[in-house]
Amino acid sequence: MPPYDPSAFPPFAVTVDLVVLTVRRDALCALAVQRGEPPFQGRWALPGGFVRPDEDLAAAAARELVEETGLCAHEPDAPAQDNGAHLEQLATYGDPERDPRMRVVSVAHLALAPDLPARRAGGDAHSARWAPVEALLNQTGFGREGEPAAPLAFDHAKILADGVERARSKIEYSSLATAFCPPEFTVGELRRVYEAVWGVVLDPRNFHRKVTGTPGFLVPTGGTTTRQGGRPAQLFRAGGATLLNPPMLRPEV
Amino acid sequence: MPPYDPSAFPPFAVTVDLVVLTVRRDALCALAVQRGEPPFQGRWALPGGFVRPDEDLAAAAARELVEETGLCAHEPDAPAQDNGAHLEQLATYGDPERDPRMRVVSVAHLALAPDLPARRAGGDAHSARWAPVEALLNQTGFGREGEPAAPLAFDHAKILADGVERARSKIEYSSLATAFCPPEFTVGELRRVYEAVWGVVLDPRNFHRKVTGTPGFLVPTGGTTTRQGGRPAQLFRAGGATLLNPPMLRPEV
DNA sequence: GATCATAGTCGTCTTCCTGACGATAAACAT
DNA sequence: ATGTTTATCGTCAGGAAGACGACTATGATC
Repeated sequence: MPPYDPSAFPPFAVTVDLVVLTVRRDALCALAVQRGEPPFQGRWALPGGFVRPDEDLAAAAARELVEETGLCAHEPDAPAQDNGAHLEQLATYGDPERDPRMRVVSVAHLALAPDLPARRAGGDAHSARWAPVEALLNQTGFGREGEPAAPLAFDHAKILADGVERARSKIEYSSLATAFCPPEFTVGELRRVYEAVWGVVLDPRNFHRKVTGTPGFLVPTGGTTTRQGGRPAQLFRAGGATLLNPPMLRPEV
Repeated sequence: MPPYDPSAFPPFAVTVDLVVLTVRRDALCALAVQRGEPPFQGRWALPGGFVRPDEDLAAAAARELVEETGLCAHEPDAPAQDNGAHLEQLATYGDPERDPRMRVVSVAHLALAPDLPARRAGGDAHSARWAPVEALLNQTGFGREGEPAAPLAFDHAKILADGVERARSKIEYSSLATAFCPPEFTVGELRRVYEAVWGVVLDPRNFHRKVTGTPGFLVPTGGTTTRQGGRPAQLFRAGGATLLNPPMLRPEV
């Protein structure tokens, strides 16, 4: 272990990058911003920024999240009961070549948020937008106007893929899928979250039996809603349970 | 996003710290080193060191692992078939106060290794040693000579606890427990790994049925051994499967 | 107003997995 | 020979999940 000497270690920049996921129109979407300067000028990237001198990593991620979305963050252990988003550390990316300007180590964070009725309440309104993760990850095969036409900047495609995979696996064994839902939601809305994140179709009857039979997962509020059409559905809030045992099972292939 | 300017971002040091776990004498043990200089001089800590200017984070972790143990590392997706250890990124710790000297962001990695017949083959033979994680995490209640008598330096107790928890949960749904075993091992040896890591007692018959019935988990080598006493047991190697589905179930409480 | 489409909710049945535990097998120790 | 230890096979009951039938309560359409 080298002795302590401020000039003995190489200079690193430390940033946080955010994978902010939501479910919009039955598709898993991520927040992307358009870069205004080189490198990768004009390309889409994940939101992020430098960690400040006296700022914890989680605080930096929460600050960036507020700046980009107006959402305030939960810590990972707290159930997403109010309007805030779930925020957790994802992984750290430090390839020496990942930023052509200098050595940048980025601590990526994963945020899960409900689809915001009011978009980007605060912050500098630069060109941030939601895009389906399919479009962001497959630079081919998306023809809709305004969609990103090139791969994400830096190694952000890898970061996004890791974040999506984390979300996909974490909703299996935790109640985290409720972070994608508004404070009150129906079983069907929760099921559509699972279907969008996993990209599968689930049996409504078995899903209903499973989530209502798992203690602490859902708490009925007493109200009902018919916003999805059809027969009115019970409204629920997220219960106190964070770990689901036994877990939700993701269908094969 | 601030413009690029080398003087515009605060100086960070970036290190890697290692949680190296093994199973020795039916106990989960971690590698600890004794600090030779302040701060925390004389206290035990996790092995680690600075990331070099042109070194990837995983490469830095692998280098530290070789220096401390002589083990070479696998990437996370490769099954631990030869003598190398499993190595994966754990989490990043960047509290501004975590190192009193300066701002240090540490990317912790988790390594799982078989109990080494030959200890610390290479590297600087400073005072590195295995200690049961119970002793390292509970600064009270361990009276054996040579055991650490004070909490780990810095935030290393938190890092170690996170690493242990990662290992405990990951052997549930992956074949990672084989990383604690030598290249050839018996079902009973694998069971004792689970028992040591989880701190539980498992039914040998149900365990045997489970692991031999999971396709791709274990591959019989044809040999047998009697090194555990009793009836000779079949020898196995780790199979190609990395994810166990359905997972091993950790007994309640 | 009757009918239809849509979505939600309750049950049933079969299959698979697990935990509990009896029984047998093959080595070594005395 | 007998006991001890560890390994391995088998049986049985209970729980969870997939497949799917049936019924309910809305709004939309004719």
